[in-house]
Amino acid sequence: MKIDKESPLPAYAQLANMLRTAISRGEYPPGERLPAELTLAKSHGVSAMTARQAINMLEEEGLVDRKQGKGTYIRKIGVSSSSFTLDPLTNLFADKENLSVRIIKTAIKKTPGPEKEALGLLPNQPVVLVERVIYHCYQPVTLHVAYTKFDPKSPSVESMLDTVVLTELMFHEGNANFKRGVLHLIPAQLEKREAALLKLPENESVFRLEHLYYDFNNAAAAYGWFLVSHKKMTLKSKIGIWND
Amino acid sequence: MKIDKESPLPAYAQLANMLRTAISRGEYPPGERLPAELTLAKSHGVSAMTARQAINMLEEEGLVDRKQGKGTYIRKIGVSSSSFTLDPLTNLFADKENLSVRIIKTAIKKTPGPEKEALGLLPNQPVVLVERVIYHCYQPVTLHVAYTKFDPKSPSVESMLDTVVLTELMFHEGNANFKRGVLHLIPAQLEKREAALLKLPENESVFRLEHLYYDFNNAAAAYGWFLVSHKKMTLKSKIGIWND
DNA sequence: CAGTGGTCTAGACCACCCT
DNA sequence: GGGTGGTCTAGACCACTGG
Repeated sequence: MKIDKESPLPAYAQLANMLRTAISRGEYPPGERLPAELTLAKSHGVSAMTARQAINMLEEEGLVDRKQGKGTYIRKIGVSSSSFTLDPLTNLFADKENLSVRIIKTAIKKTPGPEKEALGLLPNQPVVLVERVIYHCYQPVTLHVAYTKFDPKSPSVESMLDTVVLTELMFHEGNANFKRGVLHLIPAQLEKREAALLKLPENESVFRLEHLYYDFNNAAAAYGWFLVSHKKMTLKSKIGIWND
Repeated sequence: MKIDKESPLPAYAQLANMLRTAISRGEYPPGERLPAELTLAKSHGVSAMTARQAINMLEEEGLVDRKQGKGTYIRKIGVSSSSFTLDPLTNLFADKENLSVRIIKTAIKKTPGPEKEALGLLPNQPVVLVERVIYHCYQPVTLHVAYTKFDPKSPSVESMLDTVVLTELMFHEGNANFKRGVLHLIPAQLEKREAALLKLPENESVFRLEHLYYDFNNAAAAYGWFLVSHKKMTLKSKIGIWND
């Protein structure tokens, strides 16, 4: 197995593949050390930086651990080093052709509630509330409840709802933008009303994805959550070697 | 703001910080293009590779998007590009001082069940079942149910339970090792018995973390799940710029 | 075509670890 | 001290994008 410098596949990727295969075959068992970067570079006829880049790939894949001054070690796998992405939801939102939205409720809410605290408001300050169901291929996918500050400078409530809360959060368009945000993933059960909107059984276990976004003034600007069935949003994480 | 070559902080990290701050101030708004790598390198007195490495950091943080031949663009944030890690659980398992385990049940199960399919067995082939509660500081954290093949070559059921299922999956020790695995995160509700074991209310919403691990022969070797309260395993994801 | 990111080299020096 | 990973340079050429 040699590195083909004519190949469209970069040298570092080829080397990474070779190492991955070797690990997968058990030639470098978990816990063992990989040859030094310089050794690998020389034995495969590439420069040190290139060998390093190959190992970078393996490191990003979670396959190896670097220890300065010691070496690069093959990681043992376990219930860790795994991460779950929201790609299923993202992909769904990206398929705009088959998306539709139904507004369930809009309101200016002046009574106290947990959203006031999240947005850094006093209990009696008004917030804009919008609830909507998002459909994909005419099937309900998620119920989105969102709160934003009621800002008199905004042209209208409607534009705020559309521009800030929906478009920005979900489709990466528009002018206003958020600087940062934090998401929480929580298991939950559907209440009767929610279940009806999503056409799911009452008490169904779902994900509740809470979001809190901040604007460029570092002020909390959008708080709310998505309720999604785990059947519409499978959270899967592969660890170890899968590319044989 | 200049790069201090005497600083213990690497030049690429300093440059990344400067760019991050500039983005955070709105000097490069979302959707806009960052200066070219060569431009940045020259204007900050570093080599192209170093500037590139700085931008690599921002890319890994999900702050920018590279487009070959076009440029590097500041990303707009939304309900995507975020990932949830199991660090809370991992950290807990790493604190061995305060951990204890109580075996609830062990058995050789010969009746059909979903675990047979997961492990690639016939409905009447025997599997080893072990259920245990893991405690941290004497508080129950998770109920772990795991199935493995009943392998007559193994020295004993007990060693298998201890070596393969528990130690390997959770604490990264021992000799046997898995090559790869897949995890599923699912919302669930506690049944009466489970709730009692975890000292939680019945019907509490929890995470069900399913695992299926494969050995180096590519055979499914360990199937099961952890039930964990979301209070013990907060899944949080920060997106955008947080390091001001 | 010029501008941009992507890959690659052949060195160099440093920080860390172990014996 | 010798081996290891971590950073850095000053070039080079390629692949892709857009006018």
